[in-house]
Amino acid sequence: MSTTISILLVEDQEMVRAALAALLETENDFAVVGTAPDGRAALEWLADHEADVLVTDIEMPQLDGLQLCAAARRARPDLKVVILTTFARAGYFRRAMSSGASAYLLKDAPAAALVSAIRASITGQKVIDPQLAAEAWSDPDPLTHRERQVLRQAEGGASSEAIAEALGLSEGTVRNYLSSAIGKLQVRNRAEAAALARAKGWL
Amino acid sequence: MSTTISILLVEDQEMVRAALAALLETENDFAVVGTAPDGRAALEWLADHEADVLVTDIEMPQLDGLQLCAAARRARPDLKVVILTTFARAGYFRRAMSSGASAYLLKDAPAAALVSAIRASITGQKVIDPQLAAEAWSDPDPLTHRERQVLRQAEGGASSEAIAEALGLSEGTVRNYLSSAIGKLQVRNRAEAAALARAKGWL
DNA sequence: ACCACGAAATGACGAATGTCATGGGTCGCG
DNA sequence: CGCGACCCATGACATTCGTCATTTCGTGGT
Repeated sequence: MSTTISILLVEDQEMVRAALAALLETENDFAVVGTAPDGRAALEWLADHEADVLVTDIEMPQLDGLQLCAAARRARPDLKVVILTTFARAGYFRRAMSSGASAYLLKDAPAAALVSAIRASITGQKVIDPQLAAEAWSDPDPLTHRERQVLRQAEGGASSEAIAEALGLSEGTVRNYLSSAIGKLQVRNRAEAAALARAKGWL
Repeated sequence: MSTTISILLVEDQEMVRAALAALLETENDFAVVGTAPDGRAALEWLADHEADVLVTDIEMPQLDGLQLCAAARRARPDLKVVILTTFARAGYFRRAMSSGASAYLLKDAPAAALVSAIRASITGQKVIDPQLAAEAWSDPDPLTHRERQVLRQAEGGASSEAIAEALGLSEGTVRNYLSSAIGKLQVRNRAEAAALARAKGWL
């Protein structure tokens, strides 16, 4: 039937993937025509098959949901993308929207919201949580590229020396970047800075 | 029908909860008779209703899945509990088993594993991933109560002084505990120690 | 009664960290 | 062109952190 909506579902946790598929299949005009455990596999599937909507998680190995969204829409501009994630991070949300996603939903949201978002995406509408959108524009990433790199290394507890080694910088320069990031984020040390930046979705 | 298996499903993310319910309902001798978003709500439900099996996530607000498991089995020793989680942490696994859980499954596992674990739990069997069990016994928590407390505070980047304040200790004592934990875990600083302990499920 | 052990503290020392001033270099923009 | 950003580095300094030796105190075990 021409009114059936065909869906490619991408989610790394196998049990959750199967569960979401079962949920979507309960709508009788939805058809889950393919599933994939990560972005790489999803792109391979798309090379050989057709789908109306791509429903994807963000946190995945290989190629995350945001990279997948951008790559998939480059290949097929008419494909609608619904992003589904655990985290209400402004950075993620912003990246998703600028990659051409049609909707950004939290796994905390009701199942009905996913169903209606999929239907709305088909008609070309964008589904955005107003709270999330407001936070996203009011809270832009203040970090430079280098500060982000250094914070990522510092997250696991690496020493300044180890970070300098990893990035090919001097130890003093690393300390400067960390100090700069600590100042921008108004926290007291590298660990707090890394934790905050991670929570905001800036890393 | 007397052979129907009644299930209480506990999971904080509403969409995942609905999805898992849809998945379980596809088995025609399973009936999801109740759902709850956290441990507290689950216990309230159990006060008024009956179920054969409790399927619960671990990471939840209010009362986590492990606490729920212990409390539920205290109230109803014949209730079977299937723990479902994202993390393969030895500490979680050990706590689950000593709380009387029948099964400990990862969300990475196939959906069929969940179904068969539920069936097996009814017959009194325990379903344990052999890899996880081996890791659990070979990797016991080496930390003392105080070391755990201090590491939990250190996770977010708190200074020794702030930790001392929070726990009512002197700053030097806090440094001693951290130093001890760092030594036991064979890492180089508090951030690495906290990250490792968290990954092992010891916090 | 004695011992072992964890909890708590103190003081001291070297190492790592955070801050600041200062010097460069590149690049895009008005 | 000059200006502002971001990038890279060095040196100096105070603070924080990690380590170690040592002491006190209470609890539980034998």
